[in-house]
Amino acid sequence: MKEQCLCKLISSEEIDRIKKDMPDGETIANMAEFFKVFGDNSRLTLIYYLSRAELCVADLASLAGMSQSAVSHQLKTLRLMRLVKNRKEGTIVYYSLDDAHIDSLFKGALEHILEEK
Amino acid sequence: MKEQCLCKLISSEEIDRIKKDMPDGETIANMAEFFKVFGDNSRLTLIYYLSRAELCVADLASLAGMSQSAVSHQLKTLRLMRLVKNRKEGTIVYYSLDDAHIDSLFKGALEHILEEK
DNA sequence: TTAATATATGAACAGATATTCATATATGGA
DNA sequence: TCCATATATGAATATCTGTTCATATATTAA
Repeated sequence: MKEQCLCKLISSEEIDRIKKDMPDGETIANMAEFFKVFGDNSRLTLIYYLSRAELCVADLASLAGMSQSAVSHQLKTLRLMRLVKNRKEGTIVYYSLDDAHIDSLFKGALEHILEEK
Repeated sequence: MKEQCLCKLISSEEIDRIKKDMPDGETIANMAEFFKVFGDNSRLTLIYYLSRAELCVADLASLAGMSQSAVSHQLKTLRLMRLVKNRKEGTIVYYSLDDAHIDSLFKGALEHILEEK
């Protein structure tokens, strides 16, 4: 089937405007990456705990009910996304949120979900 | 290795409070599902276009550079998540956003990404 | 130095998911 | 009725991703 424009509701000028305003591919990809981080139960759980306190890896594992390895892998993801930062004290590494946006976005989504109930 | 609490920074009372405030599993899962929808380039692109206009499937495919089938599959996902609604006119099905939250969340994330540049 | 502990990491595996392909369904026109 | 068009959908496939397992690294204490 040939794809063709069927717009009967909007003008081609409007279509052009919409196309022009479309964020570029890199921006879309960055946004998707950003949301993807929150689209996982484990990471969301870790983010919740880190929104409440600075915590070490073992404590995060205990609180989230995850293995130390799984937590460490996910923290690496969060670090690469610059959503968490860490601080070393002896052999213990303390993690905390690196961005106020995260917390507010988390709360925003929570409100959204709770509203729907 | 045995997981054990290493908390030296916060009291066990504080830990208890944090645990108690933890959203339940279902809520976390719902939030993750919610974010997951936005964590994909194709869906994010479709959502962008729908944030600008009511559009039929063929136009969405053309604008997003996706096949009709891929668009239809993703629209089904978005419909199940109640993020879009549709309206039938003959054989043409027009889609539009079903929730103002989506648009604001999209814009919030966009601002977040642009700020970091 | 040796042992113990906390964390990080590479590889393998399992499960999830986005796309394609073929086809079904639905509607309107000839 | 028969055909063309717009959309939906099931199955198969390929890719991505989260966890586990084993092990490496780093730090501290004995």
